[in-house]
Amino acid sequence: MSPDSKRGPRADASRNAARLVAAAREVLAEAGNDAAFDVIARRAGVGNATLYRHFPTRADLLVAVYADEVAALCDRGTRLLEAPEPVDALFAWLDEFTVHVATKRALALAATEETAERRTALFHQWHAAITSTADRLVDRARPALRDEVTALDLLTLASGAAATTGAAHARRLVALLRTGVTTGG
Amino acid sequence: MSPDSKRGPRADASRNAARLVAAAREVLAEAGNDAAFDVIARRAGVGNATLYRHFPTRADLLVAVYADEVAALCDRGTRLLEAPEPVDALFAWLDEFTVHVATKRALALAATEETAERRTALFHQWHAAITSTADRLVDRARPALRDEVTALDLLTLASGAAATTGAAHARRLVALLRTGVTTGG
DNA sequence: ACCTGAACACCGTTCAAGT
DNA sequence: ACCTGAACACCGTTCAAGT
Repeated sequence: MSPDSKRGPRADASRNAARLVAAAREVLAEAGNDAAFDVIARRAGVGNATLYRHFPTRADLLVAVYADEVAALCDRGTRLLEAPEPVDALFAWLDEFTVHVATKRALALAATEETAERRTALFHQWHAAITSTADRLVDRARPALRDEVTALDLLTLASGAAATTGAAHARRLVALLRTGVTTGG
Repeated sequence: MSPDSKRGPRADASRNAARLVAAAREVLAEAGNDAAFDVIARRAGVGNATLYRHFPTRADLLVAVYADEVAALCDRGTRLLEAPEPVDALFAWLDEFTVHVATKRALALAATEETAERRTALFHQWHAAITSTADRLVDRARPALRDEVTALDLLTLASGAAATTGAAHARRLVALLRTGVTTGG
């Protein structure tokens, strides 16, 4: 075993990663979600190749930029597991999810664009957090849901609508889904 | 009035347009929906700027390439207006629409990407053909549909799912929508 | 082990010059 | 009126050289 093999990243490396994320957040807000990598790297004060190594794909960078927001969304889901009405809780969360996706349209599309091989650890982490939150909410609401409906179905319909149309219309569609997937009782 | 003002396009112009569409169809099939414009122009034997003038935006070119297929889809919708069961007819058409969108993912996304100003006559024609077909099918099925559901809602949910996930999953979701949006009777 | 920035390749877009 | 193809600009990606 070489002496360094179990150490974390070098100090400058992790500092650069943090700078890149901060710079990306700024630039994306200013110039839109398809801002050039060069601009972000320059803003962070690092070489462009450094950006590319830390975040090999655009989706990775977006995941990193929105990590806090995603964590908050998943926390909110966990708290909603304690809410009195399971179906209310599920759709309240789906509504928030829809708004989230609508403003991160680029990330949602990047997610479906990425060919399977190119998917990254960072990317998987993000995906797993969202799906596990949805799964738990759906499990709890299960008695009031139609049998065939899965958590993945709801996520796909909501994010598809959110990525395709505006936030307002997407939210309306999610509300419309609710009466569609719940059972009569 | 100048002598030419009411004539059609020059012979070489319309011949070039036809060649470009044919070349685009080939190249897109070979190299995927994001094939380079230069390649298509070279295949057609025309200058790249000629391609760009005939089809200012990528969506325009895709609309032209798939024009026949879209026409067939709308014809099918019109014929389904004669089918005995209005709801069956509507969802049979939505299913075909879903398959169509799933294989033309690039076009669906281009449609939502295009900023309003850049939308072209050709693009509008395409959009209008689809929505008017859906409208007529929904009108006929209206008595069996929940009041709040519009044709646009169904198109958005179906195309959102189709563009986001695979064709198979999207079709499942459309089938799932059916029991959601129809009334008990 | 990580960083740098220049170099490369690719592609959309425009434009002056042709017919 | 329409076409041509070269020129321009931009940007993702890679790589040899540094520390």
